Amino acid sequence: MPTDVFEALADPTRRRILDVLRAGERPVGELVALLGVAQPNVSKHLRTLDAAALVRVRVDGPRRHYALDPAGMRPLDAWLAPYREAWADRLDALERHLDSPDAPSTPTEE
Amino acid sequence: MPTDVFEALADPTRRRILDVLRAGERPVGELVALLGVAQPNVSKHLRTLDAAALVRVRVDGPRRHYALDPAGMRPLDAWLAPYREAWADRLDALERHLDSPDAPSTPTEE
DNA sequence: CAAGCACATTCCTTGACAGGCATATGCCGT
DNA sequence: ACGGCATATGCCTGTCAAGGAATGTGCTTG
Repeated sequence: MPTDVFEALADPTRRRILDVLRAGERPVGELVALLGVAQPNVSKHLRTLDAAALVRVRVDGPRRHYALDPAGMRPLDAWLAPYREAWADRLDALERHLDSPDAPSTPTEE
Repeated sequence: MPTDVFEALADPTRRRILDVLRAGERPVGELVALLGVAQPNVSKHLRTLDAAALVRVRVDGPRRHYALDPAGMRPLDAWLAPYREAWADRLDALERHLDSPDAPSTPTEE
């Protein structure tokens, strides 16, 4: 049952889990402590994230270390790409003809 | 009630609406026809998208033309940015390993 | 002012999901 | 094999969101 990435990211707790995992892999117990969420719930969220291919597991004895699988967000990024162009066009329509193939990392701040 | 962008994008119908709007602004009636969704539901989805600042309205007599507001996706893009870096690094490393005869670590589980 | 069009809002029902809780499963040391 | 730790799973409940149907609101034209 491969869960949709958008659906997986819709939940704030799951996004927090991913944000924590950005710093490196963690066993479930640490996530429970860091997030202040009950262990069964953390496990369930991890299951959803795994179904969306956003995390992967490394079994180490009785512990299970969960790590980020950033590649799982590529569908999201792919969907987002056309819109990113759209807003880039809006913001710098003046330099639309420039050769720069990629957008600057810090676009106009408002 | 400013709706969260992630929550707004979680619904497939709303993503379809946005995809249609990518081609240019549309009155509600056209969206109804193009999507095959009942008019009240389209209006409700548009309300949600508006609450998330993903669309904007141009009132023209009795019609209401909805247009994409791509800037509304910048929070999403900003949240995604760190992960994008992460997967770029990882895929790069993975590609290097793909040509190597031995695999030190096989992250993809079964 | 009445009627009609375009759209929004409300009510209702149904289904999905998160959280809390209890319990099952797997691994380890003794 | 037993007990204990780490994690997963199942059940229950409250909540919330989506879809359908009916109705309300605003603008327009006659």
